[in-house]
Amino acid sequence: MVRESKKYEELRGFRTLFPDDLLIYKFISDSIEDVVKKWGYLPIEPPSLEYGEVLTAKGGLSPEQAKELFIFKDHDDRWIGLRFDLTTPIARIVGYNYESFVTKMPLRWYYFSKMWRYENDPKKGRYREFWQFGIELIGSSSHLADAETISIAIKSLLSLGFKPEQIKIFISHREILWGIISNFIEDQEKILEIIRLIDKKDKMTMEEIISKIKEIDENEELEKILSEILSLEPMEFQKLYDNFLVKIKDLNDKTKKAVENLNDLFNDLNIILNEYEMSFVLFDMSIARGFDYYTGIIYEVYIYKNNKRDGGSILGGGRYDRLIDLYGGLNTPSIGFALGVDRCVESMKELGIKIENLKNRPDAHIIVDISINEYLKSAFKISEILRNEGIVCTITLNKYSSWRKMLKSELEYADANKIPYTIIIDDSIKQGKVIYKDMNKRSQETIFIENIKNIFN
RNA sequence: GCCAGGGUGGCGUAAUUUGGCAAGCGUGGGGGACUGUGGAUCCCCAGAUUCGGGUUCAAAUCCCGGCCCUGGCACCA
Repeated sequence: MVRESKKYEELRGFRTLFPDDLLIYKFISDSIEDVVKKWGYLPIEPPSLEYGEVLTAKGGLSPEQAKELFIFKDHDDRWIGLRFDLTTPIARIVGYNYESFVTKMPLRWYYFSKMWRYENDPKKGRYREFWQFGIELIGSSSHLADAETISIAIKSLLSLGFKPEQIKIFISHREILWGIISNFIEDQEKILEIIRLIDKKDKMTMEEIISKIKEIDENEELEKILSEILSLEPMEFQKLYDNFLVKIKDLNDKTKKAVENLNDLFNDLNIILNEYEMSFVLFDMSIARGFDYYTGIIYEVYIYKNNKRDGGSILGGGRYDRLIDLYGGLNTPSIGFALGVDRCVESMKELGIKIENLKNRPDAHIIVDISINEYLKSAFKISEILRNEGIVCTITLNKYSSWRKMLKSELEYADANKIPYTIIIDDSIKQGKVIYKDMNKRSQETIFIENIKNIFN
């Protein structure tokens, strides 16, 4: 075989999903779709490309995140970019057509789509082109809306086959940390820096973090509170409330409102979720999340293997009450989450979660000498009988110089594609019979055509 | 972006330590034999040192750089 010597690679961070991969993606999307549909969510697919300003100026991106945009000039010299999430385009769409949606709110939408980010170091579970399944609940500020999305997130993951002990959802509130720190510091940049440091508590020791915080701002009282926050493990709400929230809730209006909000959410979750689902829920003050558009409740899901955290978060969400306003909507508080499907697939493989009914091959292959018209006619008749029964089958396409070659080649085809049964059409078709072959047992028998469908049940 | 380790036919690998025969093997591919119970077996064929430069009589092997991959850090949506 002579080939061009140059090989054309795929773009860094991009990859091909082959049938076996894509069937898993399809399973994930079907399973979660089943869940969200029952809650009244409807599908949406915004365009892949947006004007640059939609993504940069208003997308709630920090400067570092803006660097990770796929953005370029088109033939008309306009800046356009690939979407990095769907919350932003959806917010734009709602803002743009605001009047037409008002009476329908709250909108319940879901999506399963590709996103693009120019990751500087793509690797496993982190691609430049990746898939998300997400929902958006647009136009409600109710804590019940928060609880609804969290409930759906849990049910979605369960529907994929994750076991309860493998799922943990960590809930926090943007305004609590912000409220506390803003009591001591006014500079917004500094507050953000400190929040990012707190988010690192898994990776740095408390001393390191505190000393870095001191570099930003020296304040004994703040330091005391922050050390306390850093020593808080993720825990049940009541415990967090008694140990910590009760102490800081009256610091200022912001923290007070946030604590009340979190309390309401907890009560809702207690009502919506059963005891078993409630056991996945923990409250963790150090969850920060990157997007600047988040405003209130935020949450992340991590997968656990043998009680140890396995990789980064696979699902994240939160409230973005002011994002749609930026695109022309009025006061449209909303919340949503997105599941990183690629990471989800990695986790499922890692945990050995098997997908039942994952069908990646036909049930039967009909082998026939296509140069004999009456054989071919019979083959198609049989294929139609099988397909009407929901049995997936393929038929010989090629002409062979001999019967032996045909059998060799066609049986190899069935073998290579793991097709479990073959049906061979030969002279006995004149008696209304065909050869039915079990490829695994390597056994065969001659049966009447009418009996074929019974064999497949 | 930083550090470490890698990259040999389509795929999986041997040879790299110690530079030196024609880069070996398996699988997959093409062709053929066995001439209608066959997916077996046998024979033949094609096919690779990631790319660019350097050292050397000689480079898959040593050196430098690019690209890509895998870990770890950083960043993370």
